[in-house]
This record gives sequence, structure tokens and C-alpha cells, in this order.
Amino acid sequence: MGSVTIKDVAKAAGVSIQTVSRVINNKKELTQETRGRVLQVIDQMGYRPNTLARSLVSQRSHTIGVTIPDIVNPFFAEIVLGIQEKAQELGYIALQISTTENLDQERQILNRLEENQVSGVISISSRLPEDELVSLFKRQDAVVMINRSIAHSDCGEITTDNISGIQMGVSHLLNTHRHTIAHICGPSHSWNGRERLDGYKQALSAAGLPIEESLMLAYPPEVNETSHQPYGHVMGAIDIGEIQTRQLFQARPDVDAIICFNDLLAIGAIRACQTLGIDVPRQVSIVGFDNILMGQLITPPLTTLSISKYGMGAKAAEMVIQKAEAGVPLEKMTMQYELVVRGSTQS
Amino acid sequence: MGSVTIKDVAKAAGVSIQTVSRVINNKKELTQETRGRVLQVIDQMGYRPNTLARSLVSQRSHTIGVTIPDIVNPFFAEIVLGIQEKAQELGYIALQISTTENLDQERQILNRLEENQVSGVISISSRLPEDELVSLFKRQDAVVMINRSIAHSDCGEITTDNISGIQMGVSHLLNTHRHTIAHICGPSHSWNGRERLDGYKQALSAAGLPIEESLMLAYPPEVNETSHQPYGHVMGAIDIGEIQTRQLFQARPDVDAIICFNDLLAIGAIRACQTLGIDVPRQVSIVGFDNILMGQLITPPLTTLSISKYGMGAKAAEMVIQKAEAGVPLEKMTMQYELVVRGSTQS
DNA sequence: TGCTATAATGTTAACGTTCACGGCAACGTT
DNA sequence: AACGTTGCCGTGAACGTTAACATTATAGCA
Repeated sequence: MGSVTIKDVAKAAGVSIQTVSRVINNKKELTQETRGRVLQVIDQMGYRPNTLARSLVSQRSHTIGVTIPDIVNPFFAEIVLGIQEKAQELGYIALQISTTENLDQERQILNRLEENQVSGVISISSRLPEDELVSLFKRQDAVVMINRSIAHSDCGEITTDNISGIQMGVSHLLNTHRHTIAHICGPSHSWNGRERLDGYKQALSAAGLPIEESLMLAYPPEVNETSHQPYGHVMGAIDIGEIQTRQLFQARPDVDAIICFNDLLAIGAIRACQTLGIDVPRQVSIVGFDNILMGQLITPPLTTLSISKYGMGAKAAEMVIQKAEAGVPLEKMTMQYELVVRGSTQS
Repeated sequence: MGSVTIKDVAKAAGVSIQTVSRVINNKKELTQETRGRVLQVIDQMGYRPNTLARSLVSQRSHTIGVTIPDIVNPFFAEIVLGIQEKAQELGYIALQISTTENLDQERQILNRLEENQVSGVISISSRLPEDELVSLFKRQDAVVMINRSIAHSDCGEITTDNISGIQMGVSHLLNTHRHTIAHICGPSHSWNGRERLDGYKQALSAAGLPIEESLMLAYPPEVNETSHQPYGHVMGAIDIGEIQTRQLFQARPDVDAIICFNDLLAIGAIRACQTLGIDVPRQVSIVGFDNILMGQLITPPLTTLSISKYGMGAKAAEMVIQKAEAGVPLEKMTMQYELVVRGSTQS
């Protein structure tokens, strides 16, 4: 728009453009008097510096790009909030885009972010294949991935210690005298999903328990490409949990505990038990992952492995910006889960 | 960063800068041959046009700014998703910022968006006073407000028909033979909150029922300024619903229905009934507003007034962009609720 | 053949800002 | 008195791109 520029201010205040620039950048080589006069003109004319021009000349957009699988999912939303607030605190702005679990969209977004000259990128739970990610990130010099790891990459990484997390869950179940522990798996294309399955197997082995195929329920293949139906994914996950649990009890009526890939599946599992007349936690204990709000509200409230999503986001933002700004090397860090015991494993 | 520019491409392809520009903008005055050659060089060098420079010269940032009270709240997240996807469809990018229900933050953000030269602004459920909003929007020429109305403004507005919505709720309760209907109010600074309270009174009057103070429970004043505690607001709202309901039954043990400002309060109300040993819906019917996912999952599932959040967002984006792009005048539109009957009002 | 219309390409200026200079007072210092 | 210093301010170039105009080659036509 024909908005007021630094030039207009300079003319109106009877000074050079550079002087105005010095005022808005708080440089000190200025008389109190001229500064005051310029500030007054700025205020009066309603001048706002143009970030586009600024970024162009300074070669720093002070913007970081964020790709999110699904902003409607509060799990991701909380990470995003952490990113946004930390970025803002450091003088950056976060350009967040939800890919709605769509790979093509994700590719497109990443390119779009590049054209927008973002100073760095945070990629949350990407499901793109490794080689493709590498090539999409090639031209970025500050990339942090959350919930995903890539071998031999120079990206930053914030992952969660799924192995020890699920270990804690299994230990808790063993301590409460459960011995036939099933696992409802996450999607096979999810990095967390694969890790948690691995962890489950390791934990059982460590406890001297057999690993049985009939106790591991795979996540069904992609049903239909995501529509804009509200809560499509969230609702879907709950349904899947319910279905898998039904199936589980048909094959293995002897299970006394289920540890699920995430809370949504676990909520589905609880529902299945309720309709099957199975008492939770008396007959079956159920454990989830992620500590989403809903887990606290259902009955019985859900035991889960919790982690600070806000903290993950904030840390990611900090890493990206420090790298972009000062070249601080990107770390690969792992965050620890905390076991939150609630009614679904204890009466 | 020292990324590759149009100049580099031009030199490498042995053409002028302008020719490259024509290629990337798909102008037609070009030989197939040069276009091919340039495209090849572009591909090979990994050139990406610089949006900042483009926007600067064209005076259109192709960006719209969005302020959100709280992105962690799925109600808002879904609106945002609608905005983002429609914007993208129209070649725009949405710069969304959560204000975390903080007024100062909201002011700051709005200024920040202006500096970022956004082509327009969508303000979701703003709680800033009217005069301040007017002055913050003064320099924007395409503003749409969602869930808020301002007298005599030239902003676009997308509001919901709270009056008829709550009317439907009350009618439904009357039809199921309820006569002592309470209302747990929303925050008094919420525009929707005030409207729904008004609607409640109108609906009772229309039915010939008395309007009694003891049946209208005010939302408590701001307790503490928002921290980053996960789910602070969401959890808070549920707690408030629970507390208010307890209080309600103490004063008026004769109520047989509660219609709440939103689903969260309603969920709190259901919890209160459960701990008080009051059967829902046999003894008391409960109705919410917004149709959030959680309402479907609790027991009993919640009867609510539903509206397309995604649609509201998409429409807002469309309006802002049409206005910014082609000067299409901004409308003030009202969307209708739909009653979704579930277990909390019917056995 | 000469001339004009058209297609393909190049040149220049601008968008709003900052950076690296350069100028010029006023002020000590020797 | 001549010479650095310091403080304040202005000038010109640059960031990467596009719009408007200028130029050149090509074809069409009388």
C-alpha cells in the first residue's frame, strides 16, 4: 500500500534518510533534540519500518519456518506454541504451516519457506523419506527436526527417549503384577512408532518375557488420504485403538496390560474394554504416550508417559536461531519421558 | 544467505536478468529454446526466487496476518487451518500468531504484522477494546474479524448466530420437558459470551419463563495472567464449569437443565454432576457450545451447538484476500449453528 | 526493395532500507 | 597555530526483483 516510508519521515523532519534510520535503530550518534523531533514526526505520521526492505538489505529475514503435520492436534499445537513464543522472545517470527499429514503438501511448503528466505526451518514429525528431506534441506543452514532422526545429517534433532520411556511403562506394569503385556503399534512410517515398538521388545526381553507376534498389533495402512473433515485423524486414531483392542482380546483373552503408541489409541482401548465389559484397571491395565489433556478427563484417567512439548518447541527455536544468528552448532538432543500414573493402571 | 540470485542465473545462461524474470513468471514472449535453457540453468543451480525482493517491488506481500487467542485450543486451531489452506489455495501465506489470551501481546503482534507488510489481517476472537482495535486496524485495508463485531467499522465480520443458536438449545430442552434452565456464562469480555447470555434471556422470555439471577452463573474474573502451563486455559475452563455447577446446585437444587457458554464448561458441569451423584441426563440435561471433539468422547456424550470452524476460517481468508487483491468489499456475515443431540440430553 | 508490425531480448529506474563511507564542525593537545 | 579526535549528520551504493521503456531481429506486405 501507499504507506508512509522513511523518506517521507525524513522530508517532514528536515533530516536525511540515514538519520531517521539511526533513530529507529536506536543508534546513539544523535542529538537528543533531533532524535526527539524525528520520533515525534514518526509518531505523528504513523510510520512503521518495512520489514521486507530491511530483511532484503540485511540478508536476514528474522523468520523461521515450521512444518506441522496437523495443527488441530493439540500435541503438535503445544510444540508450535513453544516455538512461536521463544522465537518472538528472540526477535524472530515463526511462519508455521500445517501439512495436514500430506506429503506433497509438505514438499511444497518446504520450497515455499525457502522462497520466503526463512533463516531456518523446524520440521515436526516429518514423514518424508530421508533422501528427500536431505535434498529439501540442502540449501538451509539451520534445520532442526523434532521427533525424527536422520543418519549422518547435520541437522539439529530433538527426539524423545522412546526406549527408556516405554521401559518405564513396562516396568510399572510389571511392578503392578502384569505379565502379559500387549503393544498397540503406531504407524510404521512414524519414527517414534518404530522406536517404541523396538523399546517394547527390548523391555520384554530384559524382563525375561517372550516376544509374541499375537501381542503386537500393527497400525492399519493409510485408509484414505486426509480430507478436511474435522478431527479426521484424531478420531481415526481412537477408532483404531478400539478396533485393535477388540481384535487383541479375540486372539489373546489372557492379556492383562496394553501399552499403546499414544494416548489416542489408549483411549480407544479403554472404550473397547468398556463395551466388552472388561474392567480397567482391575482386569487390564492401559498405558498411553504423550499425556494429552483428554487422557486426564476420561474415566478411568489414563496412565501415560509425559514429556514437555512446549519445552521441545522452545528448545528447537532456540537452536535454530542461535545457529542462524551466531553459527552455534546444532545439537542432537534427547528428552526424557516421565511416567504419570493415573487410574488406568491403578485402582 | 549467499544464495543464488536471478543475476547468477542470467550470467550462467548468457541472457539478461529480465529474461530470467520472464521465465520464472511464465511470460509468453519467449522462445521455447531460451526458456528451456534458462529453466535448465535454474534447476541446475538450485535457484529460488526471493519473495522478499518480489514483494518489495510489487508492493504485495501475498501474506495475511492472523491473531489467535490460543492455538492449543482445537476450536481455534480448526479455524486457523481453514484460513491457512484457503490462503494457500489463493497463493497467499498465513502468518499466524497465538496471543495466549494476552492483550499486550495482541497489540504487539498487530504492530508486528503491520511491519511485515501483511496484505490483510484476520483477528480471531479479539478481546481488545473497540477503540483500540479501530486504531490498530487504521492502516490496514483488509481486516476481517471472527467472533467479534464492532459498531460502525468497515472491517469484515464473521460472527455466529448466538441468539438463534441458544434458542435452538433452549427449545430442545423445553421439548424434552425441562423447565428450570440455568446458564453458565462465558467471560464478560467475550463478545460471544455476552451474546449468548442475551440469547438465553430472550429465549426464556419467549417461552414465558422467568429470568432469575440465581440461574445465571457469571464467569469468574481473570484469575492469573496466563502462564505457559500446558492446557492452562482449557483445563481452567473445565474447572470453572465444575465449580459453578456445584455452586448452582447449592443455590438451586431444582434445576433440571444447564446450557453452557461452551463445551469445556459443559464438560466441567458433567463432572460436577458425576461427583455429586446427579444423573445426566435423567435428572439434569446439559448442553454445550462449539462441538469440540472431547464432547463426543466423554460419557455421556455432550449435546451441543455446532458450527463449521474450518468454514469460518476459509471464508475469512477468502474475504481478506479478495479485498486486498481486487477491492471486493468486505461483508458482515453470520453463520448458523446446528443442534447436535447426544446423550447428555437424551437417555 | 523499402517499410511497418511483431516478436524476442536488453536497459534503466524503482521498491524501502541499511552499510560504508565522507564531510564538517567543535574541541582539546602539543 | 597546526593537528588529531570526536560527535553528528549526509551521500551513494547495494540488497533481488519487476515494470516500463528501448532496442534489435524477423517476418509480412505493397
